[in-house]
Amino acid sequence: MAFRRPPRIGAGEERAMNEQAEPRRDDDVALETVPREEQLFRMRHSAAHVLAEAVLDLFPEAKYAIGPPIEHGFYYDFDLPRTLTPNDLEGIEARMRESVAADHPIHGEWIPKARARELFRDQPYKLELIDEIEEPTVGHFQHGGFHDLCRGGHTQRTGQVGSFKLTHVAGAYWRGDERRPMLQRIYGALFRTEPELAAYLKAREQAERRDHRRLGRELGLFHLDPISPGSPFFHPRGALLYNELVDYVRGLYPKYGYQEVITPQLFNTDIFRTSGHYDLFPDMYKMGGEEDEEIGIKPMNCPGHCWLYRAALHSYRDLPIRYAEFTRLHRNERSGVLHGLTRVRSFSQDDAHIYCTPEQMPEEIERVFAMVREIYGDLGLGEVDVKVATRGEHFIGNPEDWDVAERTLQDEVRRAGWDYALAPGEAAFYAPKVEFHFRDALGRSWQLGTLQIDMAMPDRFGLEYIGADGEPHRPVMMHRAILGSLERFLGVYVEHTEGRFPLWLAPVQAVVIPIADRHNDYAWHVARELRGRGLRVEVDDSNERMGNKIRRAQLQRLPYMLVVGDREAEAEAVSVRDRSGDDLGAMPLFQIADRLVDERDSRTSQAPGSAGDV
RNA sequence: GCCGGUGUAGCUCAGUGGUAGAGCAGCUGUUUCGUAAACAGCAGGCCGAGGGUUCGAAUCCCCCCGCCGGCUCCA
Repeated sequence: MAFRRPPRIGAGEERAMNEQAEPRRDDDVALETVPREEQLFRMRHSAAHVLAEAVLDLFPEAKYAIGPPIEHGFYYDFDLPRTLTPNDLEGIEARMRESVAADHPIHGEWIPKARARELFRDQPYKLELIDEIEEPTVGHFQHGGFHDLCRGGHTQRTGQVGSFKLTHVAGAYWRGDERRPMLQRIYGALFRTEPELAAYLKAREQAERRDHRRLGRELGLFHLDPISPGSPFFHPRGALLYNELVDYVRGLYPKYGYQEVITPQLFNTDIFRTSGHYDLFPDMYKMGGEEDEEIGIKPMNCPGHCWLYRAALHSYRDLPIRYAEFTRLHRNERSGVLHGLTRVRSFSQDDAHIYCTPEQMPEEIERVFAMVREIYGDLGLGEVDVKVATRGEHFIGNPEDWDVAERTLQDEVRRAGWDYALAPGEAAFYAPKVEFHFRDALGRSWQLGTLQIDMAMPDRFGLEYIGADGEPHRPVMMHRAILGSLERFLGVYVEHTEGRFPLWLAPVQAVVIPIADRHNDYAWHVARELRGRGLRVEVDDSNERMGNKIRRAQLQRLPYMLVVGDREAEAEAVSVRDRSGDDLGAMPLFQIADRLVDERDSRTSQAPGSAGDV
């Protein structure tokens, strides 16, 4: 596990560009003299200009908006007279290549805003950008017959942009604001050389084979069904994996001092009005109710936990109180945001709420972080992006409390030794939060764990504890989930492991493969022995050749294949093959049983070999 | 929710106005096999839903739903 700082330029993050407030004035330097990362930035940036040039050439009435370099290439947003089809991309790309072949010099200059307004008088989006620039001059770049409002950071000539391919077109709101016009965004991938571009495109294609939606079906874990969009059906193997994860986290609760609770699924919606969720998320699932009563399905556990806390009087001696809960939550997510297991309407979390005194805050945060390290470490998660999200426009509570919470959180993240990125304005409406993000097969980042320090909700619910002074005090409330949504975690984890789960999580830990059907009885004997040790073992006694049984087991990513024929039956042994394709040879039945039990209990993973894997 | 694409057998896909197809999976039979696909046969479909155009619609049009890629949102 490695905690890392998120990349500055991520997919679709033009904000990263805008944060580079300083105009650049070094565009006349030779490309070879700047660092590699900067070279790519410039190549992608110039390619975006070439793209805009091509589009304006083909659609003279087009309005162009903004077009930054991004992680694997670039994009540019346009307001066009008609919608683009994927076929249009070929024509645009061909026109781009003409500009590259012409090898136009790229010139940048700094001009007064008045002059810029004149130059862009027919370009409403550019005019809006000019108005927002505070300096008296703005950057103006041109090549061939094309010109753009631009901060700079370019190659010297259009012939230097590298190898690119337009990949897709998608809608995007102007300035990322859903109340403003929807523009057409053209995306391109760009790398320094053709082989690098080809490798990237191939890797993307291969990533599709790791897609959890595909593996989920192939491995018999879950499926999604139009009968209830965004609400996964977990099949027996998926449910086994799901429950193993829950049992694992549950097993850590005594060590970290949590008490598990179960609260209702349905509430009078008054509770969500008290918490403030109702105002912000009025689209939550609701049902009828008696008379003036309105019943809602819970979208989160915190209000229920506050209610639980309030049901008894608490002494400072009782704190911290740590309530954990795994029950199901439902959120009426907008249809367009649903995404496999990673964005669903029905899910459960390894959720908990901690009530403590203000003095206990740092220690509690450290305790949560220790648990985060233990769990992510045990699960062998790769790179983690840590973010600290601070107060935004809509918030409850008072700013002084927020400042304390934000400062404490950041101090503790630093103490934990993690690099983190600040996400200003991205806090929950009731608390600042630390977020732990992981990437899926296609590089999309998803938040799994989170820790939030909430000084507002205890106030709303009137929570108290009796202090040593005999007076009532307000506790601090911490919201935390480590795996986060178990559904989302599973989605990311399936892609991370490519379906090769460590033995302790594998729904089927070994399959016994009889060579001919005269070995079936012995195969079942082997399975009974191993099942007796608590192992999940199946027998493939189908009428297939051994080679095909092995193939099927490999496709299912089963950790161990235990082949039994005459020799093994004779010796009370099995021939062991693991899913990396290694033949571990014959070993006595008791020995493989011990080995599997050890591997399961130590939660180690097999070496991630993949010889001949699909 | 918005923009674009897309929806044919369990899965992957062919079929562009005239009798719905293939491979894999499934079932049955034969085969009894030593580390990634034995052979043969059979079965499987309101072509996403509804409406329209037409003598005739999987195919053309409208509308709805799901899914995919983005955008926005994410308690």
